[in-house]
Amino acid sequence: MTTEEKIFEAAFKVFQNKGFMGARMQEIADEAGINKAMLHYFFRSKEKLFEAVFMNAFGKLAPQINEIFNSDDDLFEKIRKFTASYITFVIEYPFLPQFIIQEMNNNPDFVEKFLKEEQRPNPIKLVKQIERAIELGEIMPLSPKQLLLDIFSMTVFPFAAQTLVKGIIAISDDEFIALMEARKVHISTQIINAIQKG
Amino acid sequence: MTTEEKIFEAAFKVFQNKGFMGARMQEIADEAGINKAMLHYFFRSKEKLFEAVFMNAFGKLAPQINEIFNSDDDLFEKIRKFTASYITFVIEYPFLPQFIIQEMNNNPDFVEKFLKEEQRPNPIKLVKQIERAIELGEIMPLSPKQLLLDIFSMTVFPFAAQTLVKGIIAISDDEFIALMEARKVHISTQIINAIQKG
DNA sequence: ACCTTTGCTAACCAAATGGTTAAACTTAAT
DNA sequence: ATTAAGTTTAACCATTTGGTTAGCAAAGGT
Repeated sequence: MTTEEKIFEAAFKVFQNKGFMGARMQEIADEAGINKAMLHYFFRSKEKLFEAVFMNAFGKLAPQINEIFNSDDDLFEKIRKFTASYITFVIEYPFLPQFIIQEMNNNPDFVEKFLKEEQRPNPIKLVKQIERAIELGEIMPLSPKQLLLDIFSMTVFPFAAQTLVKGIIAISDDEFIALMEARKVHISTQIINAIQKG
Repeated sequence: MTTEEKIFEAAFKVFQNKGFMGARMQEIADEAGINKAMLHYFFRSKEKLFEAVFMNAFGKLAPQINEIFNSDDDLFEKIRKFTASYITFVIEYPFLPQFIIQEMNNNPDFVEKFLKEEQRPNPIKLVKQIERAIELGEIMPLSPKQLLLDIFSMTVFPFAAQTLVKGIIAISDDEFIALMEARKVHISTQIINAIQKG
């Protein structure tokens, strides 16, 4: 593994745990087992290093989401696939959602920067699909945006608010993962039950 | 308004915007329009000041939640009341959820500190109520914890991930509030549709 | 009038932090 | 073997940061 990769991985870890403000360049260097000056040698500044890490993190999630948004599956199938595959993915990177959400909240200007990108998750196809399903009478009439929010909320929230959730419903890390595994089918079942006609 | 109150409000504002790590004592002092030494005069340290602010923030939310958890209402009524009153409350303090979630995630040890408190939201009564409703055949069989998570997710997530949500579904602050207003009844409708039998 | 307490300020301090520099080491091409 | 480029280190720097101190001013009790 090259020094640059070591730095990147260390930075990923530290930024995820402490956030941009909480992260210390020295800690990243220690974590990578190299001299602090190397951080600046490979990535000019803390901002630049963070940007690299953040973009990479977001770049992992975005295609996951986009693939579902834009697939040709039937609406129900899409919902089933999305919740399942998203949770599978996030169980591997449990801190990605809270990391992304936190940094976006702390730096709203930063948001625009990558919302212009090609990779940017764009739900318009899914929204149209929902509208069509309503017209066809396949599902109850509702606001597509609300439905989108429902799906995202149920899927992402438990990871974003991990510590709070574990604390309030009083479960261990292992129990949390088990709960999330079960959630893969629970969420789509709930949502489809709610919107399905008849 | 006393100096202490001025400090507290300024701290509340700054901590909420920047988080514990991002907040600067000088900025709090400036915001309060007083000398930095006064912060330490009234609240020994940054940690203590933060703790005061955080506990106050959490203390605002907890009773809201607990009241619903422990009321004697029927399950469906409880769900309706909770989503509506929680959203009403949070629209007034839109940054409270993300603040609490962020600081808990960044400082998991801190969690235990107040999860011992009397005020601590405790869902066991509601969980039993859900179990009973299942036994009575009023709702479909499901895991009470999942249902709890569903309710919380749908209610809290849009506020916790505010910046991301506004960015992805491309809406303004005003539209966001309107969407949340509509959500007061949307959420309970969806959930009740999903779990109700027949 | 005198003293004690409380609120407040300006100046100061030590530690931490992001960043730089100059020199040394490594590698591979000439 | 020499050179040139890239890599790595230790020491250093300027600034920021949380926190302290000594002294002033006002208020209130005696």
